[in-house]
Amino acid sequence: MNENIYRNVYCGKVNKDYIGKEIRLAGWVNSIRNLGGLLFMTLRDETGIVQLISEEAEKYLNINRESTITVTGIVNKRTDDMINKNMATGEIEVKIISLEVLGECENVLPFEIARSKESTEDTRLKYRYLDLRNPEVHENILFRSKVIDFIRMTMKNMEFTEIQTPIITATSPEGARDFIVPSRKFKGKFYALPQAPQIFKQLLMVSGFNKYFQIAPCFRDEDPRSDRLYGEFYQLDFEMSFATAEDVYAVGEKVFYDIFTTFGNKEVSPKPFRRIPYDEAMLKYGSDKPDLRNPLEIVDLTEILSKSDFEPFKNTTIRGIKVNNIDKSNSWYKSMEEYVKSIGGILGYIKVNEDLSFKSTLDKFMSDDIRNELKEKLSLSSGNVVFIIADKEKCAKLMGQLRIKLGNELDLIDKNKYEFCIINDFPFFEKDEEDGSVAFAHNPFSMPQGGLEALNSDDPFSIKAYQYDFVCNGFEMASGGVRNHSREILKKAFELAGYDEEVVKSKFPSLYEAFRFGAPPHAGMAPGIDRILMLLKDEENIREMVAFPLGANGADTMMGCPGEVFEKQLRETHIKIRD
RNA sequence: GGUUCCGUGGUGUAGUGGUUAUCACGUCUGCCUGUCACGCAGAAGAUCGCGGGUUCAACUCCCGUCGGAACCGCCA
Repeated sequence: MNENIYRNVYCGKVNKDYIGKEIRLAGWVNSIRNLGGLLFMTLRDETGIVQLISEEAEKYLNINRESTITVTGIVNKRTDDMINKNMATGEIEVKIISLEVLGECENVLPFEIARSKESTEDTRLKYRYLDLRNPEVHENILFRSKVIDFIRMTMKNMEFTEIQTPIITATSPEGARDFIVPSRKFKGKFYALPQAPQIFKQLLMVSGFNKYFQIAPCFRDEDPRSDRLYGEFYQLDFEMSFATAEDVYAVGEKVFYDIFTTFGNKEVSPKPFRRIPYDEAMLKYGSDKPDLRNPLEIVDLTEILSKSDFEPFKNTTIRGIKVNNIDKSNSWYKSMEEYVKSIGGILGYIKVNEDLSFKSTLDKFMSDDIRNELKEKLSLSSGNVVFIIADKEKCAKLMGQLRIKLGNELDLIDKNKYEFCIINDFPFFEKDEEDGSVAFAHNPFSMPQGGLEALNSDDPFSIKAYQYDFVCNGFEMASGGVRNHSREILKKAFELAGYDEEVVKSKFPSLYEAFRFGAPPHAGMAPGIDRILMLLKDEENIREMVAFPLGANGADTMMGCPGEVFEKQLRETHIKIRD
């Protein structure tokens, strides 16, 4: 370090080499132990903690914990019986020659620094700068910096060019709710913060940049979750020209594999990651972001069980999960029924007896044929339990939630693994929930598989998109696709979704224009950086990985935001607040 | 927008109708020269989120309200 008037060595770096030397330290007073005439103090900076000692305790009675000080002192070796093995600097201590308080700390802190994580998030975020003094909390932000350095290096080694795209830009008609910014110069018009640099990166491909990436802030005004930040978050956004989905997979696999093997402390699933088509994922896991650490798989039983006499099994979708052996009480089964009820389904189950007969309220509706077909389909053996849900509309999703619940309840998840997979072949269109019309399932910019020809086919809902997600342990880690770079196909796709050419022109003027002038085929994706960090650190709340996150309610009590603005600002931006 | 859970000294908590509202950490005072989660003795600090109701009596039960959190919706 460069020495200055405050310090010439960091607290955590004082070691035996300094014994006998006079040094200068600066930091926060971590603790004070006054034994009467003898006083111990520990001093903390980002590198660690070192113990100070003085035999003139009376000189330092007015110093409070968490004040900043600079200290000159002599490094003394501790005698063997005084060594603190729990401390990196435990073999030495610094005898104070002089001490100056630089920034006084008022007494009674909002919470104890070392135990800030026990406080409510509300209070922690209001005093986030104190929370961040907690070495445990602090470490996450240092870690974030290191991972982002590593990501940059990895991308640059693969010949990606880092390019910044605008933060003040246009609203996007599809997708999440925008944050909008009123224009002063153009009355009644608005900028918006980008939900993602999607259009810009595609335009960069048209510009001839071969491989682009960016650690990109993205802004979305959608309600948060514990794994989803409100307001702003960061993506490793990248795009490649003249590229296929496999080219993107290879980059994604390298990035994820290298990050998680370098910074994670768990076994990472080997490359190449498993590819699972969307339809298969929805059937087997009831989710497009399956947790593959969970060994349970969903099996479709519609064909077999619809033959039973049970009225609710008629004309519906029926699926089951087989579990090997469960040692649970009746009240546990009851609680599982309650759980399924709470998510909007009805749970049935079959216990397989030793003689392979069934113990189930459903048994009386079954013929021997049905029983045998079930035994064969599920390879049933003594002690198995089959959980069954029938639901015409949302069987897959309900089973997916049940699969997760069972995995947790029965402790089937191997917590020491990162299980990656790639979900691909997402449907291009889906039925609009309200009117059943054709709507884009994911991203109107992705290329339909089969191109123009497929779009001309009879059943738009059968068309798959070159659209894929990277998934790890049940979290969506990245989303991407091969983009549509053809005006004709774009026009046709929007036409099927009920928009004519004028709409495309007005909604996406830049791309629509740009694609007239020779666009390269291109593909890319965008891993979520905050979520990567959250998994690496095993944090349950993604806000732990951000220095100054907005709270879960979208407000920042530390900054007083959102807040009111001056009347002048409203006037200049032509805004009138409605009652 | 919906569902569920939670609001008690600075912080974290105990408290299922009658308590001097519990305990720990922190704060303050005194004692203490080898502590390192220092120790010992003492003290201060709480309109139990807010409003209403039930009751002889409410931190406790009911209604409302405000605030917080998780989940669902939403997140192309």
